[in-house]
Amino acid sequence: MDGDRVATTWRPTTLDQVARVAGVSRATVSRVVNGAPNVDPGLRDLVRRAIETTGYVPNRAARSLVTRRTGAVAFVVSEPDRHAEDPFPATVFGDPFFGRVVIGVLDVLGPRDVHPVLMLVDSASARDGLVNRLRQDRIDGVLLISIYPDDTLPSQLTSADVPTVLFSKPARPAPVSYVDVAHRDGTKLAADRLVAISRTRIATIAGPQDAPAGQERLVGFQDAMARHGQPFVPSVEGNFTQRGGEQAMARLLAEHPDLDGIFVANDLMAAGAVAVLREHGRRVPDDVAVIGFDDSAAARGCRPPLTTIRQPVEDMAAEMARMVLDRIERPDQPPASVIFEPSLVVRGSA
Amino acid sequence: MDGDRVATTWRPTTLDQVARVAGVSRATVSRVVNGAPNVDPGLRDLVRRAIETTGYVPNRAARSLVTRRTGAVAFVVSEPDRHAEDPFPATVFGDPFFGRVVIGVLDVLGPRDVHPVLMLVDSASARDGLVNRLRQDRIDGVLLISIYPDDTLPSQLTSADVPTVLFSKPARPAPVSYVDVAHRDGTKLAADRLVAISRTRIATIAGPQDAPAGQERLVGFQDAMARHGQPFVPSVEGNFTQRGGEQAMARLLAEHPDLDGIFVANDLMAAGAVAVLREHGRRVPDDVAVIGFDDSAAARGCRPPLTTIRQPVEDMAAEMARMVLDRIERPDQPPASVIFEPSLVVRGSA
DNA sequence: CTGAAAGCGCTAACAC
DNA sequence: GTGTTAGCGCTTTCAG
Repeated sequence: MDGDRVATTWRPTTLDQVARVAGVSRATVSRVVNGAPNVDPGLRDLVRRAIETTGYVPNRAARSLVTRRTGAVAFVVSEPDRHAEDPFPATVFGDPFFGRVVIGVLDVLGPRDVHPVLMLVDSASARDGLVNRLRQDRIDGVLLISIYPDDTLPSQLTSADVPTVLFSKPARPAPVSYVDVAHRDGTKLAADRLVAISRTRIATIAGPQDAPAGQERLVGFQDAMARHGQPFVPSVEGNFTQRGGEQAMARLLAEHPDLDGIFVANDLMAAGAVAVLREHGRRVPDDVAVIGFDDSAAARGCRPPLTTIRQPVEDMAAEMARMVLDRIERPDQPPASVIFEPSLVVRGSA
Repeated sequence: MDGDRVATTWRPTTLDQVARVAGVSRATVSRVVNGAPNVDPGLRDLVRRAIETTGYVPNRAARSLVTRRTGAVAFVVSEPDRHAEDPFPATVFGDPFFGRVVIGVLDVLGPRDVHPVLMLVDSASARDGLVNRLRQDRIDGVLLISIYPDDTLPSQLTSADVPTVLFSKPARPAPVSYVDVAHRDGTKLAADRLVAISRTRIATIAGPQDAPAGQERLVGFQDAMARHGQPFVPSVEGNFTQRGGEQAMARLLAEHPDLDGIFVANDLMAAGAVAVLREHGRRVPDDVAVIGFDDSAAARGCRPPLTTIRQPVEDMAAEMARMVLDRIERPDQPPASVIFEPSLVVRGSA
């Protein structure tokens, strides 16, 4: 093994060398490596053995050059422009949600030997340059997480014929594939639960209304409550951060001091809401029941632990990865969407 | 622009075409593209214009093939083996810390146009296969986050001459570069603070003792307290998770009901400790002062917000990226380490 | 079923 | 300075 460490530059084994060792042509080795059907079993074994002994692994660059495929997909996070004064802003990356997506993606991409390449797009120029860059790098497909309401990336990518799948429905309608959760089913679960535990003065903290998730979780909850006979649901808009949840809760409490149940559009805000509630002397869930959304780490960490609507993020991410792979295989398929069912997770807060 | 969308397969512009348009040779175009010094300014402009009009972008695969460089670094997360029963285990990815590292890394890699490729290594076979894979994939360097105490990856990588930089000192000593925080300076800040606010019955919740960070934060704190005249510090070991913090706190409280100050080796555990403290009727910080470590999202989210030792994760990650770039440039440099100074962030808990 | 040969798009000697 | 010429390691017709 130490023979590797010689003075002359070490070079990885090539197809050619394997061919020489096996006593066949490069073409045959290539066929074996790529699992072509029509190869003599005897030669196949011979080649396999040669590959084994030489420790051969195909060179991706060379392969990409001819196949025009890299076996790499971009994992793009698209965010609003970054401002100079805040060098390291809180972004999706800071959200525990991001890690869950990564896990799901890696789980299907890893075994198939395709690598996710991380890219952050947080400026107009980066947005415009992305398509070109992807082309340059011969990236096969894109997994896009966009938290920028006016994002033009989804349409840019599809019109450039780059196989793309989004996590969440795009804010601006575009003919692009995506995975998402059935937000409205989730809000119904929340409403039902609140009613089931006899809450009658119910309010909600909504997410940003320029994001589809924010909208649907608000409208869906309102509709569900209407079906329970409560036509009007007091609501305040938050920005999906813990701090936003705190502020929203404070306002809501000032306007409706007697509320006894609240649905919060995500766990981070719910955690903030719980904290404010307690500071104002309300017991959770006794005085006020709280239900969040996502089932993120924040939900377990909260005191009391949050009853919440679980979004199967890892599964969604895995499906997203499967979808790009599929679109790379068959580029002419029309856009597809896969919607996951959320579920109620009962913990201490409601 | 719509001329692109023709029926025949569209092919990106090549160096050759640019050369033809500019009326020069491929070599000249290549020189211009790569900023070679010795090119006639007139031709240079001519070529630039041709590049402009053709929308040429170099093909990385082709370039890699000859330069033996990909402009890609692996961002490897190495974890203990994953068990079949838990398909999506809580991992570093779930930790908000991971996102901060990503931000820092992207911040230096992005502008220089080198891509981080995400890889997860969570099995013995993956560990063994990694080196070969990296070599043959022509990955230029590795950014390694290892949370596996017995990890052999650091030494494997360095002995394979793969430019590598770790986040945190390796658990097993190895001649490898890394960035880290001065844990002991941090623990001293914590001890000083606790003493400064007149705490006299001080304990600590330590991290896992098979991780250098866990050890140093324990020993460092003990030493600092010794310098303040307290020779023995009651301690319980936790596993760096919130749940671990809760359990450790409960034990500590049972054994030392009168403690009035505690240093916890990370924020997640500190958050758990605070929760338990309050459940046991202790006010924070009035009855018991709590200081965490990291200044992670958990610190701000906690009630009261955690006084903590800040670790400049984004800066550390950025430096790590710079270091790997540097080692790629000069492979023969001896291993280097850059240690960052932590700082005390005073919030509500101490 | 197998081998020979022609590139994929680019860089790097090496001549001019 | 600039062009010519070899490849980098692989896949893929096309003969045989």
